[in-house]
Amino acid sequence: MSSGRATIHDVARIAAVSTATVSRVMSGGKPVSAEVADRVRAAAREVGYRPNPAAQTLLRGRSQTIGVVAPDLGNPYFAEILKGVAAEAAEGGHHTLVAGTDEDPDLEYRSAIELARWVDGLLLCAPRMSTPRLKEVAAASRSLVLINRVLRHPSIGAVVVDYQEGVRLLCEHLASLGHTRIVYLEGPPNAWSDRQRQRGFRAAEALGQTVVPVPCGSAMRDGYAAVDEALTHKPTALIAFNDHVALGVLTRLRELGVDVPGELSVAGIDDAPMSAHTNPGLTTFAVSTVELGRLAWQRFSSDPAAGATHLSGELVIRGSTGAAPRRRRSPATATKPQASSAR
Amino acid sequence: MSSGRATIHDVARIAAVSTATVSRVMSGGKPVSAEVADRVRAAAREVGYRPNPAAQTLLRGRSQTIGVVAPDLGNPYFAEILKGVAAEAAEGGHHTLVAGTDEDPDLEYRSAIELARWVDGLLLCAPRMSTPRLKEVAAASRSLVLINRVLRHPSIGAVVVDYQEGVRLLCEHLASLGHTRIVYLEGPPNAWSDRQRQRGFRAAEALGQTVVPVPCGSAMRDGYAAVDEALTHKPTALIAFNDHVALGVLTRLRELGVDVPGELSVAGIDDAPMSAHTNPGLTTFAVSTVELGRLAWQRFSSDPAAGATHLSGELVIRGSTGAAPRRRRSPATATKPQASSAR
DNA sequence: ATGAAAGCGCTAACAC
DNA sequence: GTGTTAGCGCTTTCAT
Repeated sequence: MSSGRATIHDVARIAAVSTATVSRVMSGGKPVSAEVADRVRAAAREVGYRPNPAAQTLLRGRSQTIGVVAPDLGNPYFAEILKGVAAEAAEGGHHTLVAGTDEDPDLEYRSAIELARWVDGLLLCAPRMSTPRLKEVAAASRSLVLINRVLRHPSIGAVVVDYQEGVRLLCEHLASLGHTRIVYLEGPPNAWSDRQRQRGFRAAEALGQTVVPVPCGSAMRDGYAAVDEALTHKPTALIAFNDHVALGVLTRLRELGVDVPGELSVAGIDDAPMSAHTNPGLTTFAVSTVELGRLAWQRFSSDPAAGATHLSGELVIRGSTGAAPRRRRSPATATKPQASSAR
Repeated sequence: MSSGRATIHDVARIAAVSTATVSRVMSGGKPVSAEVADRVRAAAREVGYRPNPAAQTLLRGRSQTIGVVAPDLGNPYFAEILKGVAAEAAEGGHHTLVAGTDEDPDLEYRSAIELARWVDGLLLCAPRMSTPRLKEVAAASRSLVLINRVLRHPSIGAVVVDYQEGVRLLCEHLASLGHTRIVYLEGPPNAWSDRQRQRGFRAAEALGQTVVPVPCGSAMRDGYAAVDEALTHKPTALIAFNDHVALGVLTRLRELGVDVPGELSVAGIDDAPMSAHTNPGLTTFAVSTVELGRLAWQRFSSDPAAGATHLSGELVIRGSTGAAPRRRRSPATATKPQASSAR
């Protein structure tokens, strides 16, 4: 009937049993006579009794709750990870506590430490936090799983997308189309997963492609804003840190009247929902973000610290990449002696 | 130093004081001599003491946590609401517990009831839950705020976007361009906010426009799939339940070779981040979703049940709407005697 | 200003 | 099978 304010004592009184018996009935699987059990359940229903989770947590030492910390909860990438995590966690009888950190490394740390006290395990998308602090967080939390970042540490697990492979696939694809001069629109400075991508480019350079990194970011507006500088490097292809950035790029290119892929091929990473809906469609390295969240939960619920789980993606070729254009105009290809290679 | 496993007793022992004194120091604002306070703080730091939140919750009866329930955490609309809520809540020293409900009304109910026991307040995006159940949730939770749904009830508050107004603005805009026959791509059946939109259309019909409702949904793929049926009604303009749907519509129209806005004007609702980046840009009724989340928190932290807070949006006109085409071909305008008016 | 003690709601020994 | 008791970690009277 009533709300959840009733305590175990109320139920015990009404059913004329001890609180221990009530507890036994509620948790189930305990030896209780059928008759008493019925009486208790009836009483519980009557007063709308639901056990106080704080009391249970205090006693058991576990809250049946996990924490998820991400730089931007509004970003579809993290939103989908969260969706996957929350769904699996609920399946496993766990609640999900979230914290957005506004891309602020300091807030990342403080949120994680704060949540750690509450939860049974922490899932961190913390691309920017320093390694020492990450270890502090590991020490403060019952178990810690990192997303898209690996750290050799006995109590830190990880689930990572193989972005190095992704970049390799993208570069190979572009190479097969004749592209040798590529601009890479970099992600947030110091982001672990950006470094993975950079490694992929290093491999591509070893195969003869030239990759010019241009500082950018992770949002659509960052891509939009970085296009003009990117073009000064006269690439025939451009790879963005992720699909959102690439979407911004396509918009700016359209404004500038640059033909895609005629004059410039564009590729993204992650395969955002919109990427199949642009014109032309965006070539990208597709990753199932919801699956990433799922894996993170599984990792947590099995052996949190057992190294890194790798999630691979696949190349999705759409209309935004095409054959490299022949050099237009003057053969002054290497006009300005700019840094011709990523450092 | 160490992790968060230390208890108040450890600190008390080290500082050679009672646990009561430790508590006084930690909570602050209590009369404690400076010397003792320092000793306690030093001891606390030494063992890395952080109070056990479950114990505090048990004692205080408040968990400093709010719950957010939404149909789809991966949907940018809800993701941004969550972002707004979580940010404000953190500001106010509260944690945020989330639950995604997979668009399932039953899960909506169970999640809400479940979370209610934990949290100090519940924010529900529950467009499909029945009113009686909603009232049950209200009874089970300390305080309840609904997003995009109002319900006359002494203990239920709400924050709603004025979608009726949005539809009105959109229809007026289209009317001024000469559109009299509009298809509306409906949202999820029984969704409260869809009914608000339908009201807006009723007003438009009173002013002489014909609005044909076509069942659709809330996702991009729904819009994509609904286009073919929509076209059978020969509209000159189409308004989608939201921008995501409209984005799917634009894709399908491009495939079909239908010129937008030449042959068909298209408008969305909500102003998703992508909507400024399509070609043509999407005309829409812009709403600040993050702001919506913020308002929800404010409502919770002030007077949760005091009626409804209204958030208004504004018309954003982009390239996807234009002058209505003159009737092509035969003057058999009303060829098939289809339902000429929304019921 | 500080300590002793009670108790928040629940569960797990331990009796019977 | 069921009741009694102790106590999870903390805050808060009530003494002193």
